[in-house]
Amino acid sequence: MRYPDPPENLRILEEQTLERWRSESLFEQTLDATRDGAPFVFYEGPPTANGRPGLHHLISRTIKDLVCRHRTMQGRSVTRIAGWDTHGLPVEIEAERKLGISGKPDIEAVGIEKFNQVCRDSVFTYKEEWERFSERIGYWLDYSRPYVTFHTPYVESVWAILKRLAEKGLLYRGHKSVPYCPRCGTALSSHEVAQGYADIEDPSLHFLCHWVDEAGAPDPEGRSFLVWTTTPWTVPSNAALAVDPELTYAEVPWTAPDGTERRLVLAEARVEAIFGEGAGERITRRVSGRDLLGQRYSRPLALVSLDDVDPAEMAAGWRVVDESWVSADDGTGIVHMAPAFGADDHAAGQRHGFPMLRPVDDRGCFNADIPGVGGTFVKEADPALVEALREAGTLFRIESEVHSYPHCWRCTSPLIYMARDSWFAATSTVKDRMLEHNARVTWHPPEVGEGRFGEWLANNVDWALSRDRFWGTPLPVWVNDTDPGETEWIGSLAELDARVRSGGGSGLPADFDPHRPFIDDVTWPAPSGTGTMRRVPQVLDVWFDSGAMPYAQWHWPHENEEAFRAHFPADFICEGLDQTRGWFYSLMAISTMLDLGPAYRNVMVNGLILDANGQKMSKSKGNTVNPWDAIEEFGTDPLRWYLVTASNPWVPKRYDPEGVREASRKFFDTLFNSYRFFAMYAEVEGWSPDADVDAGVDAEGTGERSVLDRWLLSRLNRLVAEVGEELEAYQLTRAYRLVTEFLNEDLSNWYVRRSRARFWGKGDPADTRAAFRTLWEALVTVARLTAPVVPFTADWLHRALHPAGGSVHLTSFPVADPAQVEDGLEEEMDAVRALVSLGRAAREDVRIRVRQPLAVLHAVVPGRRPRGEVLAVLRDELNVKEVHFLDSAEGLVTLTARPNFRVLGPRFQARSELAATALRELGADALAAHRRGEPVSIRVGDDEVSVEPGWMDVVESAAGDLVVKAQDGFVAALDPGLTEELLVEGMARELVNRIQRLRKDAGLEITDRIRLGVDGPERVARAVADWGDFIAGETLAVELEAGGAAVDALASKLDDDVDGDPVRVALSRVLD
RNA sequence: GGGCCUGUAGCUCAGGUGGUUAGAGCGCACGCCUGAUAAGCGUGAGGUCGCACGUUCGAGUCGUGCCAGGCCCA
Repeated sequence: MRYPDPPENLRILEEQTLERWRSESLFEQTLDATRDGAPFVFYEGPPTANGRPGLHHLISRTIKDLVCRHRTMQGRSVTRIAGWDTHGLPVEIEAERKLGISGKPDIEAVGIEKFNQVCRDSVFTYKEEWERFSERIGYWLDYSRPYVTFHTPYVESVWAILKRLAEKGLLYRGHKSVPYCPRCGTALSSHEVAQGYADIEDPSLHFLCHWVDEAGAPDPEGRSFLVWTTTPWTVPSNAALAVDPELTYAEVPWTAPDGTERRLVLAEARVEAIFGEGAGERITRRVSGRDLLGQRYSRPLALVSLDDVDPAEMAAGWRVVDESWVSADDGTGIVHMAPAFGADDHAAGQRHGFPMLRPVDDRGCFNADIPGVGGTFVKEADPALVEALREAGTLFRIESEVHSYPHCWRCTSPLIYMARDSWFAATSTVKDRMLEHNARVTWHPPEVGEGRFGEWLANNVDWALSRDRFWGTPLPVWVNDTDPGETEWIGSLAELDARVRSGGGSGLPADFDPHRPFIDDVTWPAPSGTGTMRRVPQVLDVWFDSGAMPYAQWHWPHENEEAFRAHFPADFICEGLDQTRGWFYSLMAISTMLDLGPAYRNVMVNGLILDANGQKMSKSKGNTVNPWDAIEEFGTDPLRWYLVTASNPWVPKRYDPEGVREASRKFFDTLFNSYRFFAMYAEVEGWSPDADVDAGVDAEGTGERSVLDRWLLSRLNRLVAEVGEELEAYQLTRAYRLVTEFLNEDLSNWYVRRSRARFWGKGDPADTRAAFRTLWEALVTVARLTAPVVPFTADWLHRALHPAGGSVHLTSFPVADPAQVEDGLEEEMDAVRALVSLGRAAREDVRIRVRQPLAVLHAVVPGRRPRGEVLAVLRDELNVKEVHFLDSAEGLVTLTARPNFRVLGPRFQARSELAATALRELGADALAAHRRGEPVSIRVGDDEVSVEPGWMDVVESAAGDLVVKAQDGFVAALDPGLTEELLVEGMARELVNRIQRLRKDAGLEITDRIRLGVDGPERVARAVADWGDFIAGETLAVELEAGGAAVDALASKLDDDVDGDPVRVALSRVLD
């Protein structure tokens, strides 16, 4: 049988493999093969189809693919339906760019119909690139029936879910504070805001809020809260103050410009920062923040009418409350709250029921009826407001400071935070159930679930569902235009059609598009008799779209009840850390509100990709890596392998091309080298799996396997068991690091190297067969173990090793055979490897190379002694004639006590060090006696105590003539004595070495026969005389002659020096 | 400004429940092997465990504060 050569590089290998997968429809085959398996449900978090794939997609897709392939190989029926996230602002921005327009008024001028058509067309701009990318990185996903969030059935599912939530009373209309661009007249989303932070000089205003009692009468002590803000324009809307109950607050006397004596209340920690150094001495009273809670005060500026404020809000407002985010790091430790504007303020306002004063219109100007500032843009009203504060006697100080502030990325005007009409889902009412559901989810790593996500849930505020935008799922709620209290939620197109017909309309066309603007024209007479039901103008937050995918991908609840139930919840999802408040949350919130439990069981979080210097990749820094370039350079598998094994998925990953190269060398080069080694000799010896494996010959049929074979199979089965456990626990990095270790250390470094001679068939044919069979099994198993992570390489290797075995992806994931694990044998081999390492170090110490045979190695092993067969490996590797085992190294070494604090600590507590010292001071006799199990005692303080086993380890160090190396209880003591006999044998080996070098220099083939001449001093002559057959055999010499004349007669010559002896060798090729 | 993560050798990373002598690979130096050879193997040097306090008989590990990088949210 002919074993194929690996392609020149992995890129070529992958391209050929892809071609094969395509022609075989391999992915479909794996789906068919597992159709009846136990389901394993995976949810694909939809990428936005109008952004291009980036390097960070490679990591999450590698992990997703790895897990899904692993489950498939276990026979599970894995659902992995592709999806596209197609709505939302990124799409709209792209459309604006295409149309050459910017901003909401422009869009309205173009017309929503045309605008949304451009959005729809642009959605799939990059769809093909995404599909090509997925295929090229080996990401197997079912693209045959993807879910698409703008498709009508998807929209219908979302509507049905919203309607259910509305029926449960979970949806309501309210206000939300949003970043708002007054020039463009539109709210901005958080990622738009993030683009526009810039330093700006803003006022830094300190003002007073005077204490009053419950009836509103002034405080007899003249106390005032000192409050700080950078947005003077929100002061007229002040509705409450917040403090931290854990802080200490101080009263400081202060004389107002008009001569009034006041006592200002602020955080003690801020007194010196505001009143100057030494001001602490002026403090007249200290109170805890807790004592301030509930205190009333009068409005700092009474510009806004309170006529519309209801009595409950009047009672709740203008009081001091507890907010956890108050700090004494800046400001005064007392925070001004204007619920109509700040986001925290707004949330606090909701909790406490504060009045919401919003005297600002959509253009960002004060309402006309506000004295002094009516019609003024809020950012330009500061001087007038400061003057008003001065007149009201509530101004303390006005300065300015530079800080980072968000601006509109389109028009660069500063944004303002402002409460807007919005529709909400009352998620805070199901907070406890979300927390309970979250506790049932297994997070990888756990701290994201407990910490970041858990904290976020614990501080849950209602979900603002609506957006004042155009391209999104229209909010399916119709409101009576004469009575906002009359609303109807619609759950499907059929229902909408029926609603229109029953109102006397003509119904919807068959191909009705549920998007704006068409949906906006659907109205019907209000059931109450007066007014018309009209849809609200908003569209839905796109996160709701994606969080609805478990249902909408099946068009549930309209159909596919069974399929939906079978695919809920997900066994596994995996996305970036940034999805904590995105998709992870929207999935959880929706399933909880629907009373369906958590939507997923296992979450794998992956960290961001940074550049090689640990900096975030961003277009502006110019350090982004185009994934196509990386694939072109390395191929997919090395990238996948690197990303999985470099570090755990959830830690931020530095993308270092050097690291990819290193991973390649370590794993792929070793793997292919091992394969080439196998293939080369298997071809020569004519070993192939069809005569052996395929013929059903079991392992025993290949002859009694040698200890090396059994050892490798033991290691292999242990590896299989461990990798299996790690993968079950989603410890992908650990799992595949284990494979690297096995491949490098056990298979390549030890098994192949130590077994080499067995493969060139000089010995027992049965043993050679067993060696091939063992190596073949190990390589095939490695291919199967790594198929999930490096699908191309593993498949190529599997087919190369076993043409009849087919694709690795149709095979079962390996399962360990515990019967093949031999603990004792592994322990013996470990001992040999430890002794080899020590022996080599000993040789290095006395500068005796391994070619030079030595007589004897004295050895001590702490555990079981290697059996004869295993020992042969040791003799061969270290080139010693004999190995003598000793019970202990006494006589070879000196004994030293190493106290074991783990045992001493609990026993002696504070006297541990005394006990340790006493142990260290024990003499060699006492230590030897202790080793033999005889009683030994030490003094600890005033007590005489008997030393118990485990209190210390007894370790050896070198002494005497032998070269001794010891570690972890293993001792190798090498006798460096060289007899003439040993030196002659060493010379023979040196000669072989020189002759081989000469053969190579002379350009001979490894199979060429030679005529050989050797000349040198006496030891050379003796080597030729005693070891002639050995030398000739090793160098394929048909004639070997010693002496100067013999050398002179031959064509290729080499003069060299062996430990001071001049040596000449010469050879010429013998022609057949 | 708040929450969370990360910081261990030149580089990339390991280091359950605290145990005194912190490991691996790469790189580097030196050497070995020469029938896996544009391969393979070994030995060695290299570390204030980000910094500082604290808890403890004992801290890379626990606590507090700070510094640097990152993410999310303001």
